[in-house]
Amino acid sequence: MTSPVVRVRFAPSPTGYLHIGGARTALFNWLFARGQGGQFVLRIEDTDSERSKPELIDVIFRSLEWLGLDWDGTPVHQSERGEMYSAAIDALLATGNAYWCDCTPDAVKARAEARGGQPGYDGHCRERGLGPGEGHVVRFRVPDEGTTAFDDVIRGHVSFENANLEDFVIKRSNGTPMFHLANAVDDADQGITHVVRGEDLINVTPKVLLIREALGTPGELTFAHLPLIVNEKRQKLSKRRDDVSVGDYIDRGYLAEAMVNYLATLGWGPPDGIEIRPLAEIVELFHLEDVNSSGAFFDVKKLQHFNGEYIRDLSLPQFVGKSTRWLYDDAPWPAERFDVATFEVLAPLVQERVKLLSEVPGYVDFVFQPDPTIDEASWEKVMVKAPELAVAVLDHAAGAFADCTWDAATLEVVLFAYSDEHGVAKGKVQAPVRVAVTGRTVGPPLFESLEVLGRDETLRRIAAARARL
RNA sequence: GCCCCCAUCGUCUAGCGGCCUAGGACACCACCCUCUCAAGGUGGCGGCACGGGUUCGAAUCCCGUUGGGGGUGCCA
Repeated sequence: MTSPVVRVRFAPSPTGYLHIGGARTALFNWLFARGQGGQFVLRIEDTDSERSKPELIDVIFRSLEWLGLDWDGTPVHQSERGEMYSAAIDALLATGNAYWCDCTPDAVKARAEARGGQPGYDGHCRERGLGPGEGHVVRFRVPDEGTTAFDDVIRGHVSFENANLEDFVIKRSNGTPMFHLANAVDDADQGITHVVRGEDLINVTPKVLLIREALGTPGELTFAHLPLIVNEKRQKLSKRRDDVSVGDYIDRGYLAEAMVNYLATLGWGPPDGIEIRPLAEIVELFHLEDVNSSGAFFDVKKLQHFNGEYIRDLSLPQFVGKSTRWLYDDAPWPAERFDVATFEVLAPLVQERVKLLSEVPGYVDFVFQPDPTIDEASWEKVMVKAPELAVAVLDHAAGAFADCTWDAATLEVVLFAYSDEHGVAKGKVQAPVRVAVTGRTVGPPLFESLEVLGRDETLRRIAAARARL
């Protein structure tokens, strides 16, 4: 077997759920790999045992599966590769590229302040010849001179003066490796060819490069730093202040296809301007070097538009199937009153109206609830503002609906007979009936709704509303 | 403070020296369609941050300014 030309990795840290930024990073890695016929592997960066939560690993996997981003091989867990990292650290120590340090964070900070506020480690233990011991860490000896640079696929040449890099920790006092070290070792061990990640990691790149060099790692890594996804204030999306968990979007009724498609437009655009299109086409058109370098705002409105397009594109069975959890689990009606066959009659009408699957119940709840939930604003607008018309229309409907043929077409004709007789717009005439029967001014087409509801229930609701006037 | 990155409509983008009086999409506005709401159709609003160069010619190349952002942890 020949090694693939391209092998990329997505390396989440299980300190939280998969968020929008991580999903986009995973997607771009995946797009690049699939487009190149390469491999996309996973690596769990859980060297920080304090923060990593094992149970989140599975959540991240499931989110990736939901997005449809399949990975190659078995995910690697850094927490299980301690010996590899220790060996690398020992090698660095042996070659003088690293040294032991017993400075506490407070001491480092205090000296920095004494120096005049320039933060960072001052190399205090560089020549002290310390060995392992309680509270000792291992630091990487950064060359005093020279520059460490790389050619970023997206940003071009990026260069750092080594003098500006401090001697950073590669092994914590508790014995675990820091991520720069693990990163360098794993990228080499897993045969990674391209590192595609967020721009927030661009400044750790020289550290990883320095470690690779000191370790004598053969081959070269190509970097591509993706623009950050930002909030309305143009700050990096944060789990704290922003609403960014992929799981939350699943719960709100977004389709994976819409999410993936939308995410692909953040930092990249197809040359022909057609944004909404099958993933396979995006794979075909996507080129890493075409990715933008400036931050992109996560626009939920546009995501919703994409979602609406994808929902309308579903076949009826697909739409019904995708709606399932909103029809059974948290539906606003008693489970025993729900009937799929009835829902399927209205489903096509609902499908072209919703942008989110979570909106589905709101369009059909009047059918499955014993009584319609009256929306006060709707009642006010239609019944209270124009009581005479409401009374007249309701009385007309009660009479006309009592013995006509019960189908949408006939219902429309008999109700709108009132329009013709009194010269009142159809829109005005349907409103009182709609509010009386469904509780709202907005909903699926009225006559189809009535047909599904049935004559008895329709008349009962009209009478109830009439009594309330 | 220091280091790094970025800069086309409100937003996401196309543009990679002449096809640009800058194209598309979302949002917004108007009109059409219409039983409500959507969907759909038509039209509209709206942008190359600024200043210098380079060039016959710059949104596109270079420099500077300004403005954003990221990093600066024994997090990743």
